Amino acid sequence: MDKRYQPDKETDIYKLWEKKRAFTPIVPANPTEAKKKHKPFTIILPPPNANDPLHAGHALYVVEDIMIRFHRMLGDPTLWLPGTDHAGIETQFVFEKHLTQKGKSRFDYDRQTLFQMIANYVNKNRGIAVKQMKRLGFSLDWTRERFTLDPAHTKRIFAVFKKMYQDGLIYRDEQIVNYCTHCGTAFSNLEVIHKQVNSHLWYFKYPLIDNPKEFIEVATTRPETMLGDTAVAIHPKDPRYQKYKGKKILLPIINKEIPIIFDKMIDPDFGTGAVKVTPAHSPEDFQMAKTHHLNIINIINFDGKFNNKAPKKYRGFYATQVRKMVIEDMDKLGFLSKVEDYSHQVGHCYRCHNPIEPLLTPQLFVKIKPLADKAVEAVKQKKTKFFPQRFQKNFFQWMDKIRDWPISRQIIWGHRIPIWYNLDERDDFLISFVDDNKKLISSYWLDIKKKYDFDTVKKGLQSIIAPAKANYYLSEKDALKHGPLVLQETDTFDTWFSSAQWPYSTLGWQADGQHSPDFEYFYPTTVLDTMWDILFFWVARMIMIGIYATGQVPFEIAHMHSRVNDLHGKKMSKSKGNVIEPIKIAEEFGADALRMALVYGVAPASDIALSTDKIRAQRNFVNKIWNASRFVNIIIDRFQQNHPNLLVNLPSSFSELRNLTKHPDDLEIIADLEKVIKSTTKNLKTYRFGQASEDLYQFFWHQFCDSYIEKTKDKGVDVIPVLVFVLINSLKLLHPFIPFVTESIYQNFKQTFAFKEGLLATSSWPKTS
RNA sequence: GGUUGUUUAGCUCAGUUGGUUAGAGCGCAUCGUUCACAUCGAUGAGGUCAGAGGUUCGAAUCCUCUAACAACCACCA
Repeated sequence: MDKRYQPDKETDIYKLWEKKRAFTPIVPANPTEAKKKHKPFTIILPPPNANDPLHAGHALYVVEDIMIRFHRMLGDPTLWLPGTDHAGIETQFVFEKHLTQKGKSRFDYDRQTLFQMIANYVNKNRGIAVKQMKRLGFSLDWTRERFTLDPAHTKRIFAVFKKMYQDGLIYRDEQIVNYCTHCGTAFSNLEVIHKQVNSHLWYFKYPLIDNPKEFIEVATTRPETMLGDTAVAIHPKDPRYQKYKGKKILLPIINKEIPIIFDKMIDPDFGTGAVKVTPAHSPEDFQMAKTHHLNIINIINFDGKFNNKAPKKYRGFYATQVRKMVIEDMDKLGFLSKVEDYSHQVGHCYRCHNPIEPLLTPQLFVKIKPLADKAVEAVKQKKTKFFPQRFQKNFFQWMDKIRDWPISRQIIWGHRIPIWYNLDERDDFLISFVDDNKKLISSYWLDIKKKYDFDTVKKGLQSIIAPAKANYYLSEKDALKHGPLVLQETDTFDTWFSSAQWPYSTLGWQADGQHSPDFEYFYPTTVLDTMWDILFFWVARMIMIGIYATGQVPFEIAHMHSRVNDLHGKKMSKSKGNVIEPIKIAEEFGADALRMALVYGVAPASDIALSTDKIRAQRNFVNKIWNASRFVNIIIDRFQQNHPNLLVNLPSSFSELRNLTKHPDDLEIIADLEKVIKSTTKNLKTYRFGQASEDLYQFFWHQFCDSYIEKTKDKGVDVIPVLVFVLINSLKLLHPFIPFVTESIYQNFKQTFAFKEGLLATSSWPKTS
């Protein structure tokens, strides 16, 4: 044995596990019956981005690996199913950056071509994450690896989409959505970050039609939207404005009559108590427009520029530019009465950090309330439990005020939504395509069809925006019944709509009920482990859709872990330069050291401060284990030199061992071992990995090495049975945490002892009695 | 505005159901390498457990309040 533990042997150990198929469970012939007798332990890996290397957060998969290895050793049928994520918008965003560097943009290509380009790019990088997960020792069953764009997965999410449609849970509607004009797509509320912004409150005077000398003052943070105002709103009980009931007002610049409306939504204490109403660019105003039947004028395009509904001089300018122009113009007209400093929350895109533009656009929604109700019920019935429990409260709170979920995204790297439109039915589809000269054409079908034939449009298609009222069909065949000119929706599903279905889809759920044996055996899965930041994005939605599709919760335990921070507890980021790359660490200190450092002394769901100091300390621990084993080896060698024909007998149980010795030192370490077996087993069952690792560290280093081994040094070879027994059992206890070094030592000892079990990874968990 | 979390040794953090002199790693000081490991061993310094009040025979741990910090949720112009 080497004097020091060499982590470079870790890859060979992993190959050994793979060769022996140590991580592939056997599914019995009758899974439904078999699982009643012995319940499998199942985790579906939260799929990492397929084309990105792992970051420190991913290294926390170690928590799942600990659970998996523990249950495998307990003898449970154990499955940890791996997969990778196409990571829709993230990946497209990165790819577009590459395009920009080449002086190109996504608008230079038709949809099909661009999709293929991204696919090629991802395929080139795929495998990095997989290789790295192996390097970190994760005992995933690679025979079951999945990808979120697998045709089988696509087929399943489409089937569920269709079922939802048939159940009336899917609708297309024109609503105010969070639109990022830079990313060119709509987002759900969760993808909007609210930032405190120091701005101003502008007070505008709108003159009354009856008496142009009389004004109503409105206060606004967004002056530019006044070009789309269609009313002024006041709280119905506001005494200051009672006299204006039924009156009309003049919208300056536009010079148009607009009504004064009264609505409870208005807070009389804000500004002047009178508020301008811009239905197309504010969710509240849109709401009011519906109740009061106001006009809705959309003045901002998807690219963020003002359109031809705005007066000529503002057209083609961005909101920030128009804001300046409007303020200046209102001031010149004498309608700007005052400006106050004002600090308020403004929604920003989580991706590119630009302000979100609330825009009126048709999107596809999921009616979420019926799904949420069932999910809440299931959690109340403890069918899914949260750990730590406090996250359950977060879950309930969010579910309580959940709103319908917009699931269409205006990006192309994802699952193209399976609905079709018929262009024979109407000509107000807004279509963008590249023509034969690679020129981008963007207009209504009404105009396009005069100059281009349908096939050219279809071939070069980039996007189609169907009016909210347009018919849509769930299959191309159905759409073709109404005429030959059929185009598929160009939007894709929100990545989370597909991820929400990951647990049952990866296990082979089938829409027709002919599920695979895997599904029958392993579903519902046991634990879902992830960081709390995607509790709503993912965990809640998996529960909702899982119950909807399969009638069962997707997992029994939602286990939340925390973020891996740097040594000062600060969030890692490339710009701060404090990023720790797990693979580099594994190469320098060994994967085991990194794994141990990630769980040692960490309380459930509390932030993790990771430092090279901490990793080094654990590397030393790994080396300590290695050297203790080396010592035991040396003692055994000595024994064998003197007794070449005698085999070392390894006691198989505590009682057998106790029959061999009555020495108080021996009895003490034996009792301590029993204690740590009990505590570790209990801690692992209750997800206290930090405590478990600390106890083991303490036991092995201080009780076993510092105390017991030191005492054995003046004794003869009689101590061998105790020494070996304690060592092997310690290796087993430590194996879920540090699988490489423990397996490596075990394989070394195999030459000395005739172990029944070929691999430590599939050996049995220590028993105390 | 609502919610949750954090506050323990110089640094980063443990401390499950309240129970003897409050723990670890790193760092620091002194000593020690023939005899598994200097990626080591021995010894030691260092904390009024954020503050105040309460419950209790007993509180870092339970309750109330206060302060600082952090995070999440939220269609207030």
